[in-house]
Amino acid sequence: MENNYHGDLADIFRPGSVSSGDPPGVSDWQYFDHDQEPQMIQKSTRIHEHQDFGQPFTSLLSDPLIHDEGTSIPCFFGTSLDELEQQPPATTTTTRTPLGFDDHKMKDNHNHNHNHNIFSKMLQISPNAAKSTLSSSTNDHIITSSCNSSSAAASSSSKRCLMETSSTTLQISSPRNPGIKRRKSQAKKVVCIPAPAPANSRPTGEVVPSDLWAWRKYGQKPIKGSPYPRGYYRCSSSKGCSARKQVERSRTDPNMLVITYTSEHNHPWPTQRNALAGSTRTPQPPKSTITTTTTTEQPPQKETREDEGSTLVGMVKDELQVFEGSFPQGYRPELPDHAGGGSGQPDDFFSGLGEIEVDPISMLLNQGFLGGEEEAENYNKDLDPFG
DNA sequence: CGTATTTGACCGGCGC
DNA sequence: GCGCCGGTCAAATACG
Repeated sequence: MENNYHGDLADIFRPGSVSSGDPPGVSDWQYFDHDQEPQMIQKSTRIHEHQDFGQPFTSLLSDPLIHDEGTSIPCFFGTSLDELEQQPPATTTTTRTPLGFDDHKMKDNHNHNHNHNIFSKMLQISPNAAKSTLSSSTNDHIITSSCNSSSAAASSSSKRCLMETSSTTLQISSPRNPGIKRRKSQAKKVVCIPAPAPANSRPTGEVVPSDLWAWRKYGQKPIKGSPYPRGYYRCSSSKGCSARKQVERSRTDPNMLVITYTSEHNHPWPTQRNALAGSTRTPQPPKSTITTTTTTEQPPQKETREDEGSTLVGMVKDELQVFEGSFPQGYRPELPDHAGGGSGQPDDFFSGLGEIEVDPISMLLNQGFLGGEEEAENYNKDLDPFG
């Protein structure tokens, strides 16, 4: 297959292909033009030619979840997390173009079918426009945005995800700036996802979303202004891979996880779950009790053991239900036969989820990466935890 | 014993 | 130039 991946931020907005079984209506997604209202394009008009199997993140874009009105996240941005977090929610200034959208807009625009090349709609901001001029510079590609999810997916109330262009800019590699020398100038891909169920939480309350890459934690830092520490992970799937990600809770919405990807994987994404040891290592409670946290920065509302009790089952169920509605047919069979046949054991199954990682990211990746049915089938064989 | 995580120290970018 | 702060390193520790 043609691989048009160039390793630049443009890929963020590249809509990967979606499996043929994609249910209608859930795959519509929005893109934003800095001088237009949020608009919808439908998957059917999107571009399969840009499919990229090497980029899980990219493929996430194709995930129906993005468009599910009940789960208007994850959100994908090219921005720095700081920018993201520091943007006041839903405020509008002359230097920022509000691109907020909500369920109403999604509905209103649902039937709009814009057959544009998504890349042509990417925000391009001159580096000198930092003082807030949006331009269509052809050489300098800077994309900024901000996310605010005023309510989390975990809370089942209305969710919205706002994207805003920002007056502060993040500079992506450009002809004028060959190479990436400055950390803060690195291309970053920011994903907002609902915090996975406590099953994926560490004893400290840290939430560890998994994806198909193997990530090894190499650091954790408290972030000024945020009650939540930021975890630093690097790809351990392949030596020499410079891919990194940062995981932290949104300071504005603890139920949201903000994952910032930096650099790119220089290897194919792993097809063997065994290769994901780093991401699948079962978090073990400390020998002391859970109440002795390693950091005092954890907010009072962080998960406790109680959360892992009956409520956990409920939460996991909720998540799965959300995802179930979005799964293409090709994925569903991966789940035990509790959904279709309703044959018993749902409780057992969901209880068991505490030991396997089923979270939005992996869910997204599971279906989003698989462009072809054959690959999907192979993938299923490899990764099916029940298989 | 190999691998992953934790955590304090260090480095460097960036704002003032 | 200085200090803050984010990001990374690496030794110690934990775990299977």
